[in-house]
Amino acid sequence: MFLSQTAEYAIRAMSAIATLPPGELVRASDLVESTGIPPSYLSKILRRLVLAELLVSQKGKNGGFALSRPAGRIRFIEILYAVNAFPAEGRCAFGWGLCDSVKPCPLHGPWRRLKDRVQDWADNTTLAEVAEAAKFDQRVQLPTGKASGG
Amino acid sequence: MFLSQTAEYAIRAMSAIATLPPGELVRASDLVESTGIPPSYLSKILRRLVLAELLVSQKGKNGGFALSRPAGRIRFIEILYAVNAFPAEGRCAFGWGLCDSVKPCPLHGPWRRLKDRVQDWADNTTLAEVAEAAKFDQRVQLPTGKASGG
DNA sequence: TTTTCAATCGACCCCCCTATCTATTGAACC
DNA sequence: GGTTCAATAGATAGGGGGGTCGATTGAAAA
Repeated sequence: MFLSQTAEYAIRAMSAIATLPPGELVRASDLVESTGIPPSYLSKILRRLVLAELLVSQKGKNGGFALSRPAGRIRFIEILYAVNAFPAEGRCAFGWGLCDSVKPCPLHGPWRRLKDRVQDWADNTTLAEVAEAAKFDQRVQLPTGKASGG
Repeated sequence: MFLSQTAEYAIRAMSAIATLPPGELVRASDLVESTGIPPSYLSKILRRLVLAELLVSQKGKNGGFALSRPAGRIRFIEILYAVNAFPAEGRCAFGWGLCDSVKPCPLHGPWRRLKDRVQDWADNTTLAEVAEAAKFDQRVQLPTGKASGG
């Protein structure tokens, strides 16, 4: 696997929220059903997403979570950073001996290409695409409470 | 991080071996120095690489490890498979509800693109590139014992 | 055949990510 | 104000990848 379990969870949770009408609050317990993420762990992940200002939260009755901005303006890279799932700049992950731009290690090139590809993907993928796919594809279970009502 | 620690170690170890003259055996203890991988754990990883037939090993005095074939014919994807670091076919890693080609989950598209990119990278990167970089860049410590003895 | 060296093998430990549980805070509704 | 609901916070338990150890096998050299 490329991404950690937590990173996958974060993407899944954000995606589930993105399929809702903008601004609508969704409870963590509803997200549990639609995402299959362990309840208590989901809370922690949501917290991190709130701290990263990707989500806003509302306590108390009728509270819940919502995107902090339109889905099209939330890129996957931001989600990955929020859960610390993207390598910091300047570090060659293959870390073979000393390695900087002056004295690159023999694995610097391959690593660089991999990182660039993943980053490009994460930079250019937004939650809007997910929301679109879900809309287009209403076979998916949506956590809107009474989805079939209409 | 995209790749597990073990996957990184495997790539590093293979790369270190690839910088040696073809056919030359290198001891695990030498690889420890050049790669910085914990000794006892390196043995385990080398074992897996032997089982995957990416390396050949020789027991006893003057024994060691060597590539099973030319560096240019060992792709990174094979290394990743050897240490079980690449997702099996057919599984949507984001695993959001049911997901197959007929009923793709909303994250199927993004996931597919990511996987394709990583796979393309791993398919088209071989140890030859690493060996070239190391040759071109002799500032790197090579585990050849007496590298300076020319 | 003995010694030496180095890979192999099995068993085990440990840490951190993952996951859970139990309060507590705080907002809405009555 | 009191009740209810839901996010927040901290403390704590699993589990698996990462890491270690000791004994064994087997090949080369003496």
